[in-house]
Amino acid sequence: MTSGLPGRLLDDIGPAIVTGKYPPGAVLRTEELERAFQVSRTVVREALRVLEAMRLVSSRRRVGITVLPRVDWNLYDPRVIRWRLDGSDRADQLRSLTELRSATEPVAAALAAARATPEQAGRLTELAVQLRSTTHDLDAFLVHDIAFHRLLLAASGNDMFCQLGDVVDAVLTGRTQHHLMPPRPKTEAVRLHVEVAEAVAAGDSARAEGAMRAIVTEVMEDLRK
Amino acid sequence: MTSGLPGRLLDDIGPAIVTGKYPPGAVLRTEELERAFQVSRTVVREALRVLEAMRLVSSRRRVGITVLPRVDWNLYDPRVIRWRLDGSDRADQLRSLTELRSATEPVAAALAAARATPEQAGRLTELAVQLRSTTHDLDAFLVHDIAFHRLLLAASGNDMFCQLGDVVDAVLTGRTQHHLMPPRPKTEAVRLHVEVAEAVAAGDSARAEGAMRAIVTEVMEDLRK
DNA sequence: CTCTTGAATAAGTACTACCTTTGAGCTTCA
DNA sequence: TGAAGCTCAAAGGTAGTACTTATTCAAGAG
Repeated sequence: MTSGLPGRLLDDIGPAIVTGKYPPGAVLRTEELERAFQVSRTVVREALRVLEAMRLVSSRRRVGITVLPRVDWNLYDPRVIRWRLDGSDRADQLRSLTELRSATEPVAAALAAARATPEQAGRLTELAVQLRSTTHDLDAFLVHDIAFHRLLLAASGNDMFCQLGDVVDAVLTGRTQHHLMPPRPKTEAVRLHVEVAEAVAAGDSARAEGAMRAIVTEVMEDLRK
Repeated sequence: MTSGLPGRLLDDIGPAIVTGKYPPGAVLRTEELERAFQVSRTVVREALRVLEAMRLVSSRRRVGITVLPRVDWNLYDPRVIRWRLDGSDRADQLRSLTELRSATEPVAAALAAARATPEQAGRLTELAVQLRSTTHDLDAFLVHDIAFHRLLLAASGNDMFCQLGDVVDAVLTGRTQHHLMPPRPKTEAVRLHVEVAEAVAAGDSARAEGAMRAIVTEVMEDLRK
């Protein structure tokens, strides 16, 4: 995937840390990594600097590179999210992210109702309609579902919400891949998406928030099983 | 603050990008930076790799280092948050973060009611009481307020919420520093904090969520003025 | 026997010089 | 005109060297 050497190193070490192969407190040394991966010091250090930026490790003189405990990690870094989802605590991670979704999306919907441009509102309605017409094809459904939620977050006019689009993408993709979805999307869920779109178009914050809250509580209940 | 040279470079370039001094599309070249900051290439490249990890820039051969548009930035990186708050769009950023809080904290409170350990619940109550007894001293109040919200997020048992403690910290600190707080905390707000703590201790998710929602809607309204 | 001092040393930090690779843009030629 | 190929600037990567600091541990003082 990543082209450069530091990137490749990162893709080796990062997941190893996140999955606990290098547990917190473990110490790496640049020289070891140089030999282990047959790369020069420059490459090792550049990779390390990135891991440090993600707060996965901390580098100290005379000690080495120490793996930090999980509480320090930048859990919102897209790569960390990906690595955790690919790793062993996938289920746990999916739960965390779903809870995050369930908190943010209703509020984002309310804001979108107040701030969405007519174009955004129109496109949102289109996507909701497409959702309804692709309940038979899970893959196509997923694409539209992701587009719908991404657009909604963008329409909220809040940078921070907008960025969570990747999280939603990961969650939706993840739960379809691991068959945590019902084989056919529930008609009630689809109806609620349409309602969200309508409410946003009508500028009705309360209704948009309510409908979205209904969607995410349903998702949360599905997950509990 | 930061000790190493790459770190210092970062603290120069990062804020410059975030505040728009280097606008999206602008091109930096390693050699220029070397000369401008009187450091070696190694240092420049390490700093650049970190900026790249934050998705503030993208480095391409034969082109140089291009500043990316804001939509690409990792807005959840603590440093990016700090730089934006120190920069020109402080007010805008504070609004975004407050909206994020208003979305997450009520849900975190509900989860905390279900998952908090007795110790956490006890400590939460303590902090609420301390809040009540320090309404006369804004600084002391701030310290307890931050501790209260951080603990609540931690007690939610969700990594992603827990990490937002820094955001809450930044928001609360920011609004006191910029005098967006009433000179004396409202007694109603304090009462609600106590109610949240009680509800968490009692395991009453709905009440905890409701009380927290009341707190954040109040905050949002204060901000609108 | 404890506490301070200071030397040894290990590991990250930083600089330099040199080579390789890639891709944007120009040139050439069918 | 447009596709193939050339050029060269800028990033990518390697190797070697020197520096800086924490840690560690032992010697000496109180």
